[in-house]
Order: sequence, then structure tokens, then C-alpha cells
Amino acid sequence: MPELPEVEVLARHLRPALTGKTIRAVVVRRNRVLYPTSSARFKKALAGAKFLGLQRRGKYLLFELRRAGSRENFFLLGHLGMTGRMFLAPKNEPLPKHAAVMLELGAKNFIYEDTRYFGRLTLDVSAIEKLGPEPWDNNFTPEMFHRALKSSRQPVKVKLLDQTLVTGVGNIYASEALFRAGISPRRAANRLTLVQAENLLRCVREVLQAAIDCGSTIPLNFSAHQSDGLFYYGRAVGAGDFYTERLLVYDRAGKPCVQCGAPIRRIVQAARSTFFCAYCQKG
DNA sequence: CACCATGTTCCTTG
DNA sequence: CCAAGGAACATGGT
Repeated sequence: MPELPEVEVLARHLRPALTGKTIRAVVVRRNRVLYPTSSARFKKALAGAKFLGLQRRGKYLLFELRRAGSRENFFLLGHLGMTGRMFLAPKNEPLPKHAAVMLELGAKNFIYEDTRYFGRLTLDVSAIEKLGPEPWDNNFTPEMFHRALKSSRQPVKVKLLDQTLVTGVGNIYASEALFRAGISPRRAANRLTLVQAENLLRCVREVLQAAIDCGSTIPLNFSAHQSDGLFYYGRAVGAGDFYTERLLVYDRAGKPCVQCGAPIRRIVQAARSTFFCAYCQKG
């Protein structure tokens, strides 16, 4: 479920549920998600540790913990990859098929499950250092954004997926932000004017914020056993998407543009789908 | 069987 | 050293 808004909503969900809880036992079903931490080191660090807090950085989760008797906190880094989920389940509930890690917390278990195992739950937090600014970072100005775009000849859609430019935008919201900004996804990043860069950054912020607001207000099922823990499509669990549709271009190839009625087009850039309206998105 | 899928990293190539 | 392109990772859905 992973772009910045999904991770932010998950963090808000997990934070109060985890804070203060102590890990009684650790079960690792897939070593690969711990990489580069070994299973032995992971278990040794986590068993007996208490959750103190949870922060989001880009699409990553940073769990802060402390071991009993220690005065030094340490961090656990989580990433959902393409198909990861994290949630609490009653202690007697059977583990889902693709459970990668389970932490016993008493009445409930914390479960990280991931069908494709592209995600991470690890003691190695170094990935954070490579990230660019948060979209709403006060020190991140449109001028900085414009300057960073200037250094690349890649299509702007592809550049938006670069987590060192601005962190948190993924394949879905990149298409959505460009549609709202009226900018073609094929435009070279270094050809955007300052005004266009300002506009695009504003649209990135708006699209992400709207998704966070949506995920914060509709009921969500985070559990792997439930039908839907996602909210890309802005629908409450079990409800249709008829009037709650929020994505204006993503996965809408051939359907009419909400602004001009022309069919939405799908193209492939850097081996990923891009959706856009060729009439509304030019400069 | 074919192709598609919310992400990141590693390996080439220029 | 850097930018850019593509494969790899692994599983499931249509």
C-alpha cells in the first residue's frame, strides 16, 4: 500500500497502538526482509524491547525502541515495498500466508506481511540518509525544486520517482500530480520553467495531502485477512468507487478526461505505466 | 502462455 | 565520477 500518503496513514494508525508495548517474542518467517540484518541479531535486539514512538520519512517507517535496562534507544526501519502490510492481530489468529515477521506484544501480535517480499523491516537505517526533502519541508523551496530538476534530462514523470528529488511520490501520485499541474509527463525535467516547477510542487503537495486526508477519514482495514487495506481509490472498505473516485488519470486509460473528455492515454516510461491527458497536459 | 502490478537496488553503458 | 536505462527481486491477478 505504499506511497507517502498510505505510509503516513499507517503510521498514524500504528503509533498509538504500538507505543508503550513490549516485544515478548520475535518470529521471522523470511530472512530476506531483514537484510542486511541477520535473523539472530534482529531477534536479540528486539526481544524485550519497548516501542517508544514511530515516525515516517518518505515511504519509510522509523520505529523507535529501547531495551529494558538500556538507556540508549535504537531504531527499526520499515518499508512496505509494493505489497507490504503492517497491522496488529489477535494473538491466536493464524499468520497470513506471506507473513514475513511477527512480533508478540501480549494480547496482540504485530504482523508484517508482504506477498512479494520487496519490503524491509531491518536494523539498518542507512536508507534514510539518501532521501531528499519531505514535500512539506520548510527549507524546501520551489527554487530548490527547480534547480534540482535542471540537472536532469529525464522526463519529468520519471524524475518525480527519484526519491532524492523529493521523497514520497510514487508511480500513482506522479501521474496525478502532473495531470493537476497540466504538465506533460514526457517533458524533460530540465525544461520546466520556475513557474512550472512551483506549480508542480504545489500539485505534488496537494495530491499527497488530499490522499492523507482521505485515508484519515474513511474506515480502513489494514489486516491482510480483510478484503482491502488500500485507499488509493478513495473508497471505504466494501463500498463501490462510483462517487468516491479520487484518481483522475491513474489506471484510467481510454476513459474520458474529467476536464476535456479526451481519452486518457497510457504510455510506458522507465518500464512503468504513466497515465495522462494529451490535451490538458502540454507545457 | 502473455502481460500487468503501489518500489528499490544493482549492474551496465555511455 | 555521473546520468540513464534495464534487469532483478517474488508472487499473484487477469
